[in-house]
Amino acid sequence: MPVSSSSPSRRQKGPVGQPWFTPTLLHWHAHHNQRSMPWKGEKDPYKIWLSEIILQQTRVEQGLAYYLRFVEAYPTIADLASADDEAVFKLWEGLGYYSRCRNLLAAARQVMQQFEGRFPNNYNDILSLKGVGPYTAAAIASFGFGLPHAVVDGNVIRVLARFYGIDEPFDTTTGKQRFTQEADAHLAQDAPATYNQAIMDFGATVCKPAAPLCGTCPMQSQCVAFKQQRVESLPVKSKKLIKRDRYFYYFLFRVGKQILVRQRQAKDIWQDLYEFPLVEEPQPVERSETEWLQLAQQLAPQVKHIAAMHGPYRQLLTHQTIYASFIECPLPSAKAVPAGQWVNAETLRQLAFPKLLRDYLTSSSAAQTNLF
DNA sequence: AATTCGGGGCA
DNA sequence: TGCCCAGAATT
Repeated sequence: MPVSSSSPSRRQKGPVGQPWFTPTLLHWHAHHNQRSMPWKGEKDPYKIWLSEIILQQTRVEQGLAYYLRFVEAYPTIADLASADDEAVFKLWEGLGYYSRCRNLLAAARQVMQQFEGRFPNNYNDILSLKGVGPYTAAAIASFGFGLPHAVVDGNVIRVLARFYGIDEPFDTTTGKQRFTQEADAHLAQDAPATYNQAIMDFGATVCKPAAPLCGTCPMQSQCVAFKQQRVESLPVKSKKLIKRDRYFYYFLFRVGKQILVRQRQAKDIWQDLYEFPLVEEPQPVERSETEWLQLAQQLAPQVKHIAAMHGPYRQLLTHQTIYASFIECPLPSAKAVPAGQWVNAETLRQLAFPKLLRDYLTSSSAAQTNLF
């Protein structure tokens, strides 16, 4: 390597944008982009907003069905704003990151009150909506109103990092600034929506995280990462994920056809969703059936026997692995039980549960013991 | 500035 | 398994 060659970290300071990037990307978009999605070309800012919230940290294939169900259930933002929280959470059930759902409702009501039912049409007002950050505001502003704001999402970061060989971590304050600056520098000012759509589709279908299509990539000739064989190692993330294990023991108290449920309120996973009376242990616990019965009786003294036990079932989350076991306890009456509400099977179906619990409820294990 | 918020798909 | 996904809010 020549002495005059600068180190990778020193090479990249200001924007390194070159005029070749955007035209080539737009050409690919116009002639080779095959990606189709129901909200493409959508002009209703409500539907654009809805699709963007659903797609935060969520693959298009996973969010698609949810988007279609939401649009059908709530065709306008007024419909969504006046909906029952419970019904909206039920529609969101299984999608994850449930604060998005809570913020969705808050933002809909914000638009009805603060903006008199008209979706805000400028970047700062859009950004002021609950659950709307820099990415989503730029997406709505450009797709909905043709405003010149460049989106910066995982696709954009990957495309820029590889094309310019940017090895600065993107998950830091300066890293985010760097990629935002780079994205802004490449925005097609006269066609912001087209440009944003192009770079995201390109990142999703060509410049993919794993097994990118470099062999047929129209950007290959100018791509620094390809030239230096660093495609697989870019972009760079600085922080590593720390996971922990949690052990949940759920007690299903049943009186006839009624089951005791409660809503999670703590600032923890699954906030606002429903569950059952829960005992969490710092470590997995081996108990005899007698010991399980004694524990159940501490919660509900009337319990006489354990009808069934299932699990542990495992649920992988980003920062946690949940191991959940279920202890089914028939009761003679609803006296002296933990706080919560008694619901029948029909009501149970209308409540939003974490996927782990919903899977258990719909599994044969639950049905076998006449939970329904 | 660091952490936390789900669930699924892929190599 | 580890990483990523049309990120944002909280601490």
